[in-house]
Amino acid sequence: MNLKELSEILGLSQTTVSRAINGYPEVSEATRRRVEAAALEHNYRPNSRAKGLATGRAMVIGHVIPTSSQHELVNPIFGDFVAGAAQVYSQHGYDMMFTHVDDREEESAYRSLYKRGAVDGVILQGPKTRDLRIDLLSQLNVPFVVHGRSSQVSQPYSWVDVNNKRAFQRATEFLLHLGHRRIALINGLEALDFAARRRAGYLAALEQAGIAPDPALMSGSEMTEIFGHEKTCAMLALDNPPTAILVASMISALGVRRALEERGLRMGRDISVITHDDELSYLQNGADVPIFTATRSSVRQAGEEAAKMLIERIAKPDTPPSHMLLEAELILGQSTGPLRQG
Amino acid sequence: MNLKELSEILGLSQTTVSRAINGYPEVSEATRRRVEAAALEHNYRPNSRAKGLATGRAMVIGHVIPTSSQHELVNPIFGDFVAGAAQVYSQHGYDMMFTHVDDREEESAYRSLYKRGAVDGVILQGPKTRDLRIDLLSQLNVPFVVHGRSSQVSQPYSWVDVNNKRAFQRATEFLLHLGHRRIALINGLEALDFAARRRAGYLAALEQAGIAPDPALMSGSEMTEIFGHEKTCAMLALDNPPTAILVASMISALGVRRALEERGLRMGRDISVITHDDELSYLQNGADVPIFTATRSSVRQAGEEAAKMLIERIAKPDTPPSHMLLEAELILGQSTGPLRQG
DNA sequence: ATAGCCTTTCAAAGCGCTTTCAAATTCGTT
DNA sequence: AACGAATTTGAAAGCGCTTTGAAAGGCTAT
Repeated sequence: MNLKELSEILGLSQTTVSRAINGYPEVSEATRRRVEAAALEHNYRPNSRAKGLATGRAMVIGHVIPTSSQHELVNPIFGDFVAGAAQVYSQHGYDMMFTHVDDREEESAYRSLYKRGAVDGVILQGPKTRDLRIDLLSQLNVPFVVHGRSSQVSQPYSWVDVNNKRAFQRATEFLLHLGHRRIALINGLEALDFAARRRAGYLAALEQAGIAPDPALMSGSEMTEIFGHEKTCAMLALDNPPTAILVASMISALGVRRALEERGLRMGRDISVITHDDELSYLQNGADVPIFTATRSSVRQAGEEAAKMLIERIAKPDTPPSHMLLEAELILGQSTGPLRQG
Repeated sequence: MNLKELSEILGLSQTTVSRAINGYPEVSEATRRRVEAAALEHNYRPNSRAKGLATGRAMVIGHVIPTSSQHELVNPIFGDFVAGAAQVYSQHGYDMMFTHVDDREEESAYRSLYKRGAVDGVILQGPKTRDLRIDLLSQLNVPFVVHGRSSQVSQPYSWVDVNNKRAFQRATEFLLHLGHRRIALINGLEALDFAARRRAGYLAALEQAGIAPDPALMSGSEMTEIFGHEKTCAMLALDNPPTAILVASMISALGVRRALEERGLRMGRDISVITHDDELSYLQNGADVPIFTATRSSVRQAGEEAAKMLIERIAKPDTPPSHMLLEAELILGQSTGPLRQG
């Protein structure tokens, strides 16, 4: 059932039927109702490709998933972000498209995705500290919004980010107030901008307190449970182990907790832990009282905001870039406590 | 840059250029090279909507995410499944599209997605024991593959599934061999087929051993960490607590472990735990020696297989449905041990 | 040179929609 | 009754591609 057939059935022109369906004003109420009834009855759905070809809009938003960051697609944080975005998209009639590409071909993928008209805009995930994709997308003139920022990119672009630096600075300061001096950082991949900023916050707090950072207490990698476990084990085996640990994700924090428990250390008493909590829907930080003291910021909300911003940009491509900096809360849980003397 | 412009630049007809680009044989090698060079130089990408309109194929696979199963999109298991599928899609030139819909409109969404030509095929996720979507899709004549099965649907359809029943039956038998008699089941949502099958396996093993199932030891819900924790707490508070627990997911198992550790119980010694392990990439079951004894099956692989099967179906829509039943391994970890005499 | 056969190229129709511009109809006024 | 304005409908072009059916060009064999 296509437009032609439907209009023949109704004894109307394609023009009128098209208008009636798309809510144009120059159609009489009577015909509109007639058309709508017939469309429903015959289960007519306009072909989106034909529509897209005629209008020049795909009504699809693209997300590109590079293969190399193996865990990206699979990353639970990504999942919640996308869930938030998806909800906004569907409210505005957009679909969401994923393209999975080898990262050597990533540039080509972005170029292709937009130029071939498959999408109207793009969300850029997991920016590095100096992310070339941003230059590429601006140059291609694709409407896009970055989830996060890229510190070393100077030209303006739209982004939604959490104040990662301040969050980790505050968390570190809090641990310092509790008397801790040996504070470890188990970070995300520090090639990624958010991790670099968290590190900067951590370092800033240490410096302010006049404490020299110890490389043995700092590490960053893909945020898996295993990594949190491994690093904690390694650090606890040091001659001068940390008395507090700052962790970049709930997932890694689970590994940290496992390592601590294996050694009979109790969080909050024997050692303090603060984690970043993205408010993942299936991995909440406890029920009533939070398990972990945490810097908290909903990644799902970030997804919603980024989606809104992108849709706005698509509608008005020539507005100057917009930004949204979300502050993370520092919430008190059971995993922190004053430094125990010796 | 479109086909018309490119062909004018080359002084060729659109026909010839199109053929050269798409690798048709009736083009001389010389012109083909010339066309390819020009396409590259001018960065030409055929418009996919126009192409789709002309060929009738979208080169897109659809996944529908109902909103009600709030965690579905966000579900880490879903993420790994999709990662596997995405990889296969991209190898075959397909993109992947997600539609996020309220589940009251799910029927309409499927209908729409295919009829309006947005996708060439669909993957059905998380089937219920009696899933109406399967009837709908067959009736619409959409190529589709189900991840999992729907026990109460009798008509044939294509699926990729894990032998959930056997996996949980074996796991239960193993616990019985170790001497356990009070075995708890912390399951997924039992309206979903995979969870129902796991329960069936569990029950079959108990029955064979002549043990009457105890409703107080059985529960199913969304597989979150919190749920695993809550249920374990509740069950341990019983007059006659379980000595072994069977868990449907690593995520819930983490909650189980947390509950046990809070009470000072050690897995493998004081209480036995077996979990299902989907081999999530960022949540592995330990490094060398598995933490949990587990029924293991890669959900990522399932995604790959389902994608292959679907692409096959799209190519040959009239072949009879195919099936793939993956067996889960029972791997021995540190979380199980013989029943301790009370 | 010519016929016949490949090989290579092209013009034009068609995919299903939107949208411009023109035409037909209706209505309120005089 | 007639006119202009406002409302409602329609014919046809166009979006960028593929593909059919025809034509042109290049061979070989006579």
